[in-house]
Amino acid sequence: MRHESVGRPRSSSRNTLEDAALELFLEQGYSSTTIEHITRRAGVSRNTFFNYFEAKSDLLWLEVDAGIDRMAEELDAVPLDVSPIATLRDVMVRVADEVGADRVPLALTQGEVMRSQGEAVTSGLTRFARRADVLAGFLAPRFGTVRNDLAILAASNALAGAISAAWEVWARDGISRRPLADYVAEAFDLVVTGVAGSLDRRFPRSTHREQ
Amino acid sequence: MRHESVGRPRSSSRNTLEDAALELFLEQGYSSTTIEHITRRAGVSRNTFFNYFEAKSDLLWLEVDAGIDRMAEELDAVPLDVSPIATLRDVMVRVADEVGADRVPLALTQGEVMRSQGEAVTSGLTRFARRADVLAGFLAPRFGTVRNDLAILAASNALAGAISAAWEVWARDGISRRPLADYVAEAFDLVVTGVAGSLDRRFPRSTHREQ
DNA sequence: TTCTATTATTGGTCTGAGCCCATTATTACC
DNA sequence: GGTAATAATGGGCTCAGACCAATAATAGAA
Repeated sequence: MRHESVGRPRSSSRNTLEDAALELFLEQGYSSTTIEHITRRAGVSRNTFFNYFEAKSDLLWLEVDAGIDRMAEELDAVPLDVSPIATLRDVMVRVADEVGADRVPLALTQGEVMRSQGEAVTSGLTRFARRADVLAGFLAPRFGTVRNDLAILAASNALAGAISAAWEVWARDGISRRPLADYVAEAFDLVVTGVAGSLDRRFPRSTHREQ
Repeated sequence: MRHESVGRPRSSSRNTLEDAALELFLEQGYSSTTIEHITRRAGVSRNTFFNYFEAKSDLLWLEVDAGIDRMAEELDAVPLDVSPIATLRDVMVRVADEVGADRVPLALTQGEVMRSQGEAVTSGLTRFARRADVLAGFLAPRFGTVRNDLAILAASNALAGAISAAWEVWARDGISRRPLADYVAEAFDLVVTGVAGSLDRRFPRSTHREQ
């Protein structure tokens, strides 16, 4: 279990900025914290912020971003001739397994952020897009096609969506939550084996079948 | 085939703005067109823009937004006791069928926008989120659960992702594209019947099976 | 037609994100 | 100690998006 970018001082400024931002977001909320506030507390200049982050909202998704990076690395190392779907599941569960119970993205805990429906949602979806992109890059060659193929794109988007749902529900389940890997596995399997069957199996006595 | 909000003058200002924006985007690209440019050409004040749109990027997704609105309406009218997945498919295909071959969202045709990876992506994903939300609201009660359930969220996200893929590939296929409904049906079925089986069926001699 | 209530449009102003570029510090390496 | 690469900064700029109060326009009742 290698923690790629955890513990190691990627950069002192970067960590300082993350810490300052965390404090400020908790103190006064996300939207009323400006980048200048953050850099001032971190003791650096405003411009330095943009040496480490592309956007303020990056700070809300540090854990997710790290997870996607890890996923991309692991997938890169997978040989071409193994079963892609099974491998994908392994990798996703393994990466999720490295995420500690306390490493919840701020975006999913800060009530204000979640309710605002604005920047948080869109910034979160940026992660979805990146994940989908990584998945398409992994799947396409393994099914002997290109990443623009409808089937590949649909599958990648669907899987990325499922993983997003896993993170979201995991975060919302609060302190009593099970490990993220459980949620990821469940969501992944649902999409891989088919939404129709999965839902029917999971909710066998649902309304539409009783009529 | 009712075109909900086409042809009827929703508002003259609104249509004028849409037209002006289309012209300007084609002339000088999206990012170098400011809201002020648009309103000036439309002959209204800058503030009027925000009476009709929440963001500049709304103009890139008019057709998709209309499609989601239609979908939401249709789903609202569906009784609780019919098969939800089959109904969903019907509705999605029907709504897609109303989209003319020329009604491609600007976001998906403007090369500049697609390549920028910035605002366009995130604004597109806002649509994804709305669609997923509508789907969750439809599915949850029909499977006797709440919209926060992992299975419901994962399924909704997965389906929304598949539909996004369908729009994207449809747009990219250019003038020779088949009707959007074809793409939607294919992507939808892929997720409903399962990614694993669908990909294997579609790419039967793929690399990992030859080894 | 005139008055009125509602809705659309506008002017003015403000914050803050994100970008750019040139300059200065810092660090690492020889 | 000197040099080259990298990190940090200063300063300035554009523009989206928000807010609010004021003014038109319009529809509807009388």
